[in-house]
Amino acid sequence: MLGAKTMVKMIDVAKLANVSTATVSRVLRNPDSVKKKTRDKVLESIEQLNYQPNVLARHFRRSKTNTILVIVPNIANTIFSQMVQGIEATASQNNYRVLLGNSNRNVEKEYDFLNILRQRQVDGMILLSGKIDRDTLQELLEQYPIVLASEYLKDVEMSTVCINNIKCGKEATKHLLAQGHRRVAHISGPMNSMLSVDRQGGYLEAMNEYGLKRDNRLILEGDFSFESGYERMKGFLRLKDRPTALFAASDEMAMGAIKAAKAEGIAVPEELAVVGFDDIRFSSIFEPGITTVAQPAVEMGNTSMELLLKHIKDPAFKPELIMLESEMIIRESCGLKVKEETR
Amino acid sequence: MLGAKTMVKMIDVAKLANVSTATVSRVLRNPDSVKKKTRDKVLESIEQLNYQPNVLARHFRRSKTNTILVIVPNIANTIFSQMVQGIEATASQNNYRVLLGNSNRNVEKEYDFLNILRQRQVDGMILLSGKIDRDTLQELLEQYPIVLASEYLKDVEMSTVCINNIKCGKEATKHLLAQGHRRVAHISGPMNSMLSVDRQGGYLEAMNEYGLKRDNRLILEGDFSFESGYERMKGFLRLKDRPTALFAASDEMAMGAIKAAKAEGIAVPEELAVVGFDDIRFSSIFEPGITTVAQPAVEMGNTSMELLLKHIKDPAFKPELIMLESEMIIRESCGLKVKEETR
DNA sequence: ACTTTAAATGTAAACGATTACATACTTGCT
DNA sequence: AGCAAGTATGTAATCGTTTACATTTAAAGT
Repeated sequence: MLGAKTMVKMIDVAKLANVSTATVSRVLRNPDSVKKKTRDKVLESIEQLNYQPNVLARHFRRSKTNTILVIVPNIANTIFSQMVQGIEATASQNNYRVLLGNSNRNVEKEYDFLNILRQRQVDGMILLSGKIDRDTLQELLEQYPIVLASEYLKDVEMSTVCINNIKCGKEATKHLLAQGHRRVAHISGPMNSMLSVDRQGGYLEAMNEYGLKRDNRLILEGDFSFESGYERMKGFLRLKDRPTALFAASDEMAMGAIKAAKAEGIAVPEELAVVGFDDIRFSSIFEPGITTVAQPAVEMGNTSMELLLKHIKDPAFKPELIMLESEMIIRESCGLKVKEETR
Repeated sequence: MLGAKTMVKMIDVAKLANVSTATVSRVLRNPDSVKKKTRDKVLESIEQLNYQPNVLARHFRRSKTNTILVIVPNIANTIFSQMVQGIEATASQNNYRVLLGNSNRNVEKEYDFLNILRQRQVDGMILLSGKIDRDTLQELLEQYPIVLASEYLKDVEMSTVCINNIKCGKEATKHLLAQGHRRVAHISGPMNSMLSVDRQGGYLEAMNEYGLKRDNRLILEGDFSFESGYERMKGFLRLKDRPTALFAASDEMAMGAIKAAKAEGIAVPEELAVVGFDDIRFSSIFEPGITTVAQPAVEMGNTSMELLLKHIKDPAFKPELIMLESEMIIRESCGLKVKEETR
């Protein structure tokens, strides 16, 4: 790698084409405002000199970077990486770039990333985590375009893209109840997240509709991970009157739970019916296939980026709540017979 | 979101602290060059005015962004998202940001992303894909800090972080041969990637050591996906003299192959022993657990970022090839008895 | 006390594009 | 031809830091 050969600047192009820098700039940013003949002359000079505009100068002058920040709890987690994929795709299409802020579920790191926004290094932000406190968020919302995706926050008026977690949790649970199960357990996500609260809320509503009161022995808190599913399930299996069905707030936890059950010789779905959440890539590969609530992760990413663009283009754009449709996918783990699936 | 309240600039801080902008700048970038008393005065003014430096002006002036670009074939793929996680972690530690370029295995998009580098919007680039042509790469290498990770290229002298794919492919295959298998099949990755060529090369070397000549009916090309593993295995199963063992160049393909075998009533590992590659998160969860060559994905990310930083800091830094150690993980799919694993 | 040397701070010129405003050039109309 | 209205181009200020160089202040040495 050699040092950079001295950069060709706009003025060089202008000189070669016998025009002013203003005209060159216009050819680049607003071609129609320049006469075809001049434009061609300029384009040719650009070509000839292999001119690359200095993006940093441009960003500085326009105080705009065509870049957005995504704060994600864990990029190595399928559901998040799919959302990021969706965000990146839509961003790219609209000539935007994505700066990645991976917090590893560390709130401090999330707060650090916010400075990228404050220093205007990006034009906006998509939050895939709901951990930032209300006041900070409120302050930022007044100044910068921000969209919350997947998560949901009470008492904060901001654009949000999510699914109806209450409804989904309810549907998942009712699916088990409808098959005659009455001792239905629930492994929730971390309760400091609204998303987990809502899924649990849905579970409780469903139980209630079937005349079943909340039984805290049947509810344990996990952290969405396989490991936590495994451990919590072991807890349930120690109960003398153990559950016959389980609604886990993530597919990873569902898989962990199933593994734990199997390890104790308990057959799934025959002795334990399980419904998960997310429909990650491996839910269909796992055996038994996980019956689950499919989150439209990529679409969620697309939609939140589109929404963010609206905020960026129009600072007066009013916050919107977009609820995407999700769908229950019936596989083997819940005990309902379905045709063999291979992919 | 309101319009930005007029920004506090360095000159405002300078005035309040009764110094020049130069001093303020020094306090920010090189605190030791300023007398403690002055420094404190400036810091207090910064605090008081809630001054945020204009990063865009800074980037422009210094032609440096403290941002790097990662071009990744598919961020939703576990192995890549883990590498990106490693890259991001090391970048963050060193006060660098990560711009994400997800190509979705589309070469055109990869070429597009290169312009981000050419326009100096980033200080360097990590390539997680080996599809860019030799000449383009050579031209870029002369001007910008670039590191290739996971992939490997012949005839291009550039810093690279990878594992020894030949050795690993050989080891995986020998593991099967050592158990007495002679009809060992191989599903390779796409052959336009050196990585796949090498893994296949290792397979061939191993076969050769056992006196087995290349048999093209036992070698099929996949694309690393579950689906391709499934389809290729179906191909092998149609052979009248079908293989008793398989080395798949990715765990996803191994899983696909196992599913295909199971679908035909063939027991794994009893009737078909399988070894995969990567050790993605689900390889231990899948049943049977996948015996595999573990790629140190996160570490690979860390290391490539460290290497890139060396290039950024010293443009004369000579390209280095770093080969990381990988490890075979024995689980059930290869037929060797091992103690139960649950996680 | 008076140089000499070093440390701390200030002055002002960059960095390279964008764009408001001024000017020059066309075109169409009478 | 002469003028108005519109179109195309040019001029030059501007964005907010950084930093080479100049100047001032402090410390050290005789």
